[in-house]
Amino acid sequence: MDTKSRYETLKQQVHEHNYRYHVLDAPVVSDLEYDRLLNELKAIEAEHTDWVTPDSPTQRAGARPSERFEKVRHPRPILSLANAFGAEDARAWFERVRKLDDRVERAKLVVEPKIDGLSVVLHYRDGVFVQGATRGDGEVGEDITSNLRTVRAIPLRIPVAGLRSKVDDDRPSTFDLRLPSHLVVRGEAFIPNQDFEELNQKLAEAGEKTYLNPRNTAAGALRQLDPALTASRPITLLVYQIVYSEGGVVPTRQWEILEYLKALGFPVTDVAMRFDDLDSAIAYTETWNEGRDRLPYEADGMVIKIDDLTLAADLGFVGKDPRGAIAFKFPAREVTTSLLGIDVEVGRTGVLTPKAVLEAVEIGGVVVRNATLHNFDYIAEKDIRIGDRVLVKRAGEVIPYIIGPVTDARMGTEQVYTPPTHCPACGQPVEHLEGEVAWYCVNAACPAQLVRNVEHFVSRGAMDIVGMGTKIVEKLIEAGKVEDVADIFTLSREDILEAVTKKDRKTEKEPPGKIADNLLAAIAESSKRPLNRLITALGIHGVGEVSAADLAGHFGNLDALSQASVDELQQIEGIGPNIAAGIVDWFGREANQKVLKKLKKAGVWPTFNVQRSTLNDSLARLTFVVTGTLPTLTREGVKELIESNGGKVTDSVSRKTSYLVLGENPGSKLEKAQSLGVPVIGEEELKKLAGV
DNA sequence: GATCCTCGAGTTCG
DNA sequence: CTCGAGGATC
Repeated sequence: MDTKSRYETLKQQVHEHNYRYHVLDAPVVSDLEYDRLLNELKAIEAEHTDWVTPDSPTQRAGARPSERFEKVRHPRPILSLANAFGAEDARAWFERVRKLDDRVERAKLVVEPKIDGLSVVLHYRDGVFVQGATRGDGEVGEDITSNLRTVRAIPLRIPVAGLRSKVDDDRPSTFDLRLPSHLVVRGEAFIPNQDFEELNQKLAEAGEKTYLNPRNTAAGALRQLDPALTASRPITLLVYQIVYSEGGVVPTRQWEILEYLKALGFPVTDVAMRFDDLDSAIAYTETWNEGRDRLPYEADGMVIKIDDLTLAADLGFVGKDPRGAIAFKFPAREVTTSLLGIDVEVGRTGVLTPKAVLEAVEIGGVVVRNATLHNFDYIAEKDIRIGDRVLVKRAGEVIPYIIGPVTDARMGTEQVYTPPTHCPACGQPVEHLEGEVAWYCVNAACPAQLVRNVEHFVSRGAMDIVGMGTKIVEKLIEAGKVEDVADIFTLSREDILEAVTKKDRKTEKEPPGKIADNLLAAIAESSKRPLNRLITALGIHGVGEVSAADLAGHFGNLDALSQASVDELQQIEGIGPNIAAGIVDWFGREANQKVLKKLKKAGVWPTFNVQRSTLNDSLARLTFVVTGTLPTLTREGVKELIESNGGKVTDSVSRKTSYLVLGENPGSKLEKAQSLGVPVIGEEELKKLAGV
């Protein structure tokens, strides 16, 4: 790209980011990233002074105010807070302010949740709500009074009469206060998680586009022109600060402000706490970091404030941030990043799966570079384009996925993605079955499929050959030692040594000899696995752990299974026409017959199925679903416990589910169970039910 | 024929 | 955990 077009792009980008930051109050890039763009722009302008026009972002101090709403100048600046990432940062902050003023040493601290919503400023004159504004750039916001009027949590009139007594009841001596004739408070408007889920569910059922997250939804609903639409969104708010007051007396301690606001009839958080020292404040903050799922809204951290607001004000500012408080940030669980490209992987069944290549970003403590996109329809449906800013979330705190593109951040340079027409591994044309979403590489000799196939064969739920990971599988195939899964059982020590030591010997931690010996032992061990495991391992399309166990129980050996007809197979519960046909098709293929012959010859020909010993039937006819991490039992352990007592374990919550067994950090299953009225129990109760 | 349920398959990072 | 799709059920 030449300098001139780079310059034009930069100008456009900086304008966009200004708009997102100042007007929408929803930046999509970090301050650091923004500064980088602005500096690059300035550098180009320094070189080419003749290019600079009055519309360059460098020629204007702030962003253009929105044309849609009236501007409101705030009576006092609406401040942002400095961030602390972890306890060390928070202690460093405290140490700095303590050195500035030794009163800090004995100061009390108030900890409040930092809700991820939209900051709003509410004006009351003689107790009547007269104006509401967005935060904007902190100096000037937008008048969204008519939208805010529709938010039921906002008192339109402060009930002065009823309130006096309430104040007097709660704190007879502390509040000797008069309601200010002009009172300006600050709060956070947001949509509670559960309401957001319900809203999205309703929209999805109506076939409408769903929202990305509660924050964007709330911000969008408050910043649009039709108050009726705002009213239809479940927005609420919590108030936590007095920005300005005139003609009255208000408390000077944060803790009392919260009580005072509550007494005035404002909604106030009930998770705020006051502490005598920093360590207790940090400890409290950290309990909410772990328990953030218990909060009914999205919180991006907790705020630690010096209770004495006079002292806090005396401490002054660092840049724009007041020294008297700090935002203790939780690790982000949802972030925006750039979609750099889309890779395509080939699975063992030949299915092509698109994988998002992302600009590296930290989510929940780990750096994420990739995310699954499930299938090509998913990309089209969500209208995800290469170059988009995308919202990424780690589902259940583990697997990242893309919620959707941030369409507001589009520059017009994004590319619509076209799915491949040929397999990225072998170059053969891909096929698509009518009515199915998946695209397949149907080349039986596709090298990518062979690797995945062998990986599946040796994986934990299948033949469970420990020590045979992706790397070793790839090397064995590359060296020509493994051409199909049966070759595993005729590998010699020399074969393994040759394959393993072929390249990058230096990176091996263990001596190759030891790897080979361990592997041979693991292979010998695996050759005695029960029939159901072997059937799972074969990787027949549509046959997994459960069906394999049914088939093994029904036929008893592979000879009988390989001769079974479609009709015979369909007699088995859970096997319908499609899977039956898939099984017959699999055994009819010459390559597979060859594999079977080799397995039999190698003595890998089990005739027994695994029988779980049923201790008793205390859990008979009960179906369980497990979510989260249990205190003592592992996932396998729970399954074992339930099944050995006659119960059943499934993966998804439905009306047929008897109990949801709940652990730490549960996923979305909890919400589903609650909405279906499925009883939720813990590990202890499960054990009691089982009679253990 | 529609709906609900269960299963399979693919998924990230350290 | 997610989605798609096969199978069971009404």
